[in-house]
Amino acid sequence: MENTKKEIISIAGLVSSRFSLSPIAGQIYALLYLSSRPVSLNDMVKELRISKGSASTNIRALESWGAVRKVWVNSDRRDYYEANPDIEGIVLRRVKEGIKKRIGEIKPKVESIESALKNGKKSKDLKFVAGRFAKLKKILSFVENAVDILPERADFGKLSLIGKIAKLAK
Amino acid sequence: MENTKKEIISIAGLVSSRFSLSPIAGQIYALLYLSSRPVSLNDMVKELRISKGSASTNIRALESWGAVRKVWVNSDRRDYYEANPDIEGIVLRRVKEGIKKRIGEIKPKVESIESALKNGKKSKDLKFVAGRFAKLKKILSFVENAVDILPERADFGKLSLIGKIAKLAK
DNA sequence: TAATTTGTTTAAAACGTGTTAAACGTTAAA
DNA sequence: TTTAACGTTTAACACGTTTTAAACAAATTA
Repeated sequence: MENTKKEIISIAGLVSSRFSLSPIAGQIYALLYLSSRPVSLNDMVKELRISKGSASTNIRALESWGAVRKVWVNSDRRDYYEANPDIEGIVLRRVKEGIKKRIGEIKPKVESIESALKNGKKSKDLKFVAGRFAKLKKILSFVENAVDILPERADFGKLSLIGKIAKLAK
Repeated sequence: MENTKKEIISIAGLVSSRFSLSPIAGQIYALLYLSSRPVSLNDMVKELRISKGSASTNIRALESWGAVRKVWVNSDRRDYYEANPDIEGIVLRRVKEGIKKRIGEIKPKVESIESALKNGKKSKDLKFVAGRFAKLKKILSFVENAVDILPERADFGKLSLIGKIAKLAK
């Protein structure tokens, strides 16, 4: 493989590992992103020197995120994949989903705490806790709203992502 | 400790562990955030049932992020800490710093690739790589600009964070 | 039918990271 | 001076996650 390609792929592995993604997922995506033609599982194994199992696991994760898709080549029995080049969209969707999931986890707990604070006796300490807790709730609802308004796509070239967010401010 | 407080602290541990922070750091911060009076290291050990070493390590990490600060109580020899209640500011600063650090890591590599692509021979494959690489550079510079413009503080209640970002769009 | 190719699944290993327990130096108290 | 309290540091341990190697089922080819 060309050196330039290799280096970009290695950077992708580094970056993805820094953002709690497996490095191999990043490398595979980069390999496809930089290939003008579909890539088979065996190609990945050979080019990236990884195990078949890992290639299989990671490619299906990428597929589930909409980062790559399966394509059929000739009458070849093998699975070929190509990258979805819309990196912004992939990232935005993943971020939105991730935050929504976290919110879903903690919201019920927050609500049960809220009612406990309302119904419980109002000692001085608990009043302080209630005050601080009120701020936490504000942050939670801010994040909740912001995530809903975040677009599914964005054009980094035109900064339109930020334009969309701007509407929120009015 | 009160049950309500315990539950909030446990949620904080859960949340922080979900965002690549140690759960104990989140718990300690929550403990201080919910305490109207400064808290000593020993208090943390007792209330959260953690080791002294872990308390020490985590509290200093929190201190380095500006999330807590040391305060002197009476003539007590112990170190007492209190929370910086400005959660938005803490998060924003940490996010900005983190992204800047990543950018610093990869930017030199990206630049060396850029010149390699410019000077190298222009095979058909490399032209494709160059085209895709151009988009990567756009994303990089977008993130770079966005991070610089991100405010150090924000008021989640008023959505002014988003207002600030809005200026970028013009 | 037998042999090969393909992708998935599983258990084991490898790895990084966080936590603990214990040892340590320093400072204050007795 | 001796003892106790305090915070830091370090080595060992525990934990979750990722990767691998091997076993596997399904499909194709000979």
